[in-house]
Amino acid sequence: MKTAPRKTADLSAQIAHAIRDAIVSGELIVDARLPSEAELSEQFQVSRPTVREALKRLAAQSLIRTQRGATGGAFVNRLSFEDAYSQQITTSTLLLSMNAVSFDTACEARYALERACAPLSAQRRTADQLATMRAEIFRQAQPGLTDEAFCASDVTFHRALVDGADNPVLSYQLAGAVEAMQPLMNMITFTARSREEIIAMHTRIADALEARDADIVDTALVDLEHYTQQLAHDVAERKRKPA
Amino acid sequence: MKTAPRKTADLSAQIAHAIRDAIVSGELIVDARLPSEAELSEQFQVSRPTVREALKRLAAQSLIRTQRGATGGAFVNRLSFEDAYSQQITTSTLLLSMNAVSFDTACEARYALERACAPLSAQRRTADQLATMRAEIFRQAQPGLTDEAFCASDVTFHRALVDGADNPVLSYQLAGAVEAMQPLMNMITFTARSREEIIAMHTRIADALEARDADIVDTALVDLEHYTQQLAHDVAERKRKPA
DNA sequence: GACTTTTAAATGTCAGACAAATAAAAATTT
DNA sequence: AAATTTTTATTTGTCTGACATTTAAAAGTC
Repeated sequence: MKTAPRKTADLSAQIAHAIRDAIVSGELIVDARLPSEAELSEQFQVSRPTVREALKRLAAQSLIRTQRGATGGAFVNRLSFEDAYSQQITTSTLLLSMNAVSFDTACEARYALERACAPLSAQRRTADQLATMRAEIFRQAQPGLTDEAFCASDVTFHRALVDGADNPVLSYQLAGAVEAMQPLMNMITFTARSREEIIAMHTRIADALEARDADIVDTALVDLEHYTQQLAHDVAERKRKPA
Repeated sequence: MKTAPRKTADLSAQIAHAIRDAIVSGELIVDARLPSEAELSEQFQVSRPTVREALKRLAAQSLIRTQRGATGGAFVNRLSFEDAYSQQITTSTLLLSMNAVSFDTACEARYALERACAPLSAQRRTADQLATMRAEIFRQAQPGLTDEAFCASDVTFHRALVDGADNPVLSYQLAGAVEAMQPLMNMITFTARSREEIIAMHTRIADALEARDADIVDTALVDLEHYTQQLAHDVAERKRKPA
């Protein structure tokens, strides 16, 4: 943990960076206890509030956790896949909402990623995951289902597909992308889409996964992508000429 | 921006959450100025240091930026793709180093993702991107190249492939994954690998992209994955029986 | 009108204090 | 001696008040 300063940034940012480097480099390992705030302020020659601002920055990234009391302090946090998920979902969601990403672009990315894990999922999906997908398809067919619940079920369905690849790294990367983009898509295609058609494609996917046929899963995902794109275009068209 | 408290977390965490919600929900739009720290401490009925800790949390996630001076303050930040990249790289790197992810798993995920954008890249790669890849291949063939420089060149090469898909969302998702995993892979396969073989496969990929032949790109990536996996197993084997 | 100076507002930083939680040590009781 | 209770020390959480620094606008000057 060096005291090397960096450009003319906030002291708290510099200190946060120094500690982050120490964590990334392995100088501070998981569950290691950082020096107390008083000691850190001594080491870095800054006041305690400044040290605290630095620690809050790290806490916001789930890099450390803090505990009060006699044996308390700040500890290097083991970054869990779940923490990483939720961070990625927040980041992706904001990225999409703030940067005027076209629907086509987002949709293309989402299905490209999902198709990447389809072959693995066809090989490895468990009976449980298949059952989850079937259950969600059943739920989607219920007449009284609200649009929100249909969307949530859609996310769960695709999440099960992704998890079927049995690769936590892939799940982490994809679930974030899918969950961030699904609401965006649902928002746009809410009004126009036909639940029957979507359910039919979901069923094709589930059937193909059951048969462990990667090609059919891929084809069905391509069809689903095209259908979604078509919907978006129809909606845009309708807005232009509302009559 | 509500004052609704949440469980028994830090006040600064609660406040950060409240402001984050306001940003995500669109209540605070990009470039909107937050109330001053004094006003926020009035609104939330806490002291200024507590407000500041909350703001630092948000700053750590690139959700806000601050400016000093008369017309200064905290402003909602437009989350750029670059910001999102660097955050994802940090997160992914730590996730891998802290969770004992097997080499096979990381490798599989990395190539699955890269293969997802290969077809798009074959369609859309620009002459520039192709030139970048050729240049990196040339660099990789230089005899005096250090291992570190070879790795960096490798990352640049694959980054160009990913960018060839011309989809910023895909680039964001994949570049993060590739950059986070590449060092891990290089670390393991440093000693054993043959630069000639890797260069040969890179050349195949570049040739196929030039010819816009997605299938050959895919095959070459599969081969590269298998080669990398084989290397890792050889290295592990050698460690077990060092004689 | 152009330039300089002043001023006000905002963040950045500091110092010192107290509250609250927590575990270990000490004291007390059984 | 063992169990329980009390005390104590340590550490984070929070507050108050102050000063430094930066910055743009307002005021003043030529």
